[in-house]
Amino acid sequence: MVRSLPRNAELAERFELLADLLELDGADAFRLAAYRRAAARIRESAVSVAELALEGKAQRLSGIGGTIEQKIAELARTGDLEALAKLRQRIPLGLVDVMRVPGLGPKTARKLWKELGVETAEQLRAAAEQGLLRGVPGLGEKTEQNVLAHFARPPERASRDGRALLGTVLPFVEAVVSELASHPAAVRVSEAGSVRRRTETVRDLDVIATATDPAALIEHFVTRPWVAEIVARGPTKATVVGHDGLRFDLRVVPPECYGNLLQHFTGSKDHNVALREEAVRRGLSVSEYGVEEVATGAVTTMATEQELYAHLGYAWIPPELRENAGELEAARAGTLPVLVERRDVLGDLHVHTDWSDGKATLEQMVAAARERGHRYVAICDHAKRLKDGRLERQAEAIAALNGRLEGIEVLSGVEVDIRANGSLDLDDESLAARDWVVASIHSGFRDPPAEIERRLLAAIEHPFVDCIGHPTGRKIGRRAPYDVDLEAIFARAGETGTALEINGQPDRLDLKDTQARLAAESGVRIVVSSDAHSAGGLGYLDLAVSQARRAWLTAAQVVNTRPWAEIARRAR
DNA sequence: GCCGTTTTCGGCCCGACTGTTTTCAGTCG
Repeated sequence: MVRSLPRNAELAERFELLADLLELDGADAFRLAAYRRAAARIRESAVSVAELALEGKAQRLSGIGGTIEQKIAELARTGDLEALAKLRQRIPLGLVDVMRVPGLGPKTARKLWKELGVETAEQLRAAAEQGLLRGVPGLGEKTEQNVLAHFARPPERASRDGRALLGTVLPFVEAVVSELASHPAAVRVSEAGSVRRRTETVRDLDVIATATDPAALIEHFVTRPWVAEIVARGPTKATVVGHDGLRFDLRVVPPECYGNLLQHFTGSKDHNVALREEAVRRGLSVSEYGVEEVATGAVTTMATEQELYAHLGYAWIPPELRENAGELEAARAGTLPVLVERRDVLGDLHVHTDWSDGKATLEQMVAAARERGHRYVAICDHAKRLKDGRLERQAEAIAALNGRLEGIEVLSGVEVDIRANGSLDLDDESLAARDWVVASIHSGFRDPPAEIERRLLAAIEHPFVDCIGHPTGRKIGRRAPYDVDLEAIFARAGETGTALEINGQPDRLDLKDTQARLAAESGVRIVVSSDAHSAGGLGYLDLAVSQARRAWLTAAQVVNTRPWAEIARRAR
């Protein structure tokens, strides 16, 4: 029997656990940082890293060297790591949970284990309740109260491992930014952090500001009615948690270093570390307060990010690219792509109406699309809901609407299911009559990956299919992507000209950034879609565009930056 | 453990805040 290879997420988890246990064991900090870097690289890779390692090619990924490549191969062959097994014998696994309690860390967890015999989170709770924590050297009453408060929190808050969907938190961030900006002490206020980079999920919501009176602005921030808890508070920085569990960081500095602060607080951490290491090699020390020439001690501050990047020898890097995934090298060489922008996108090629499972009528959806400036919109209701002549009647309704409307072209599209045998749930004649055909998998998610791969390839080969909808089927945090060979799928889609979708639904964002980047590099045409089921849902096109930008895509690589007439010629 | 237009050895970003300390370690991002 063939053992299936461990998936990237599984590999990453093993290395994260290895790093955690090494940290509890008191290992060299740089060594475990290396494991964590490697885990992050593995997690974000669009191709199977286990396969790469078995072929001896995993070292192509930066952060993975010979040792870790061998360990990946060991995991792929045996399903476990000898190093991990040895550590598990020495260090109680439950200490990892103890270490994760906010305010505690590896050093404290180890101390509690040695001093009190605490090996699990439950034992930690019991020790705190018995008042034992304050007796441990270096700990006090405050720490004990923090631990008790952590366990006393409502379970949903305590178990919320923190990551919220980008699409659901963006409106809150925008509201907080405008709330702060209206305070008299505020000079400039901006979103920052992972929200500004548009990562698919975010843990903390970062806001930065310059202010005439920083203390006043921070006071205003921590006393907002939506603030449930003040986690930290100092003269330039505060952290609060809202009643909905969202965690906000605000940081304030003088206006002259706004560029330094915005860059620092936008991250990512990996991007900043790489940028600073490179700066150190050039005799410069970079922090949020400026760039210091180490030899002279002279500090230069920048009011804008553009000045900062220029000072360090880079072109300005769009926030969506700041993941240390080649952007610094490209920015130094002047080869950064000109990323697609929302205004380049001329229409939406995947929306639903109440002809199937949408909430709005055809007329409402089209009016809303025109309102957003779309020049065309493809109505792609589910074929299975358009039986018995309804598909034809909808086509007539669309034709009638086109006759009355100015400024937007309504396309008669359809979303068909790719069935278990690879066939579509609509006949060829009906498919040929539609302007735009999206084919998607909506069933059989637990079928063997090879089956799903065959279904996807069959749809890609189909002459009347224009685009594959949500190609990997993932639901963020709820359903893993199909374990299929994406490289093979991208290769075939590139050959047939079948487009692949970046679906903008907040819990899908499918393809994801690294996959879309790889697809486009393979010559695949990408469509950005809202998959809207309501008028408001049309806004998810923005999320799809953000994802496309994170995938390094230019306007030329995105199908729906072109006029419909041009797409239609190519599609048929 | 990784990595290299100063290095295959000796480095590895930088600062803020908290709690427990009378000068700092641990944690966090």
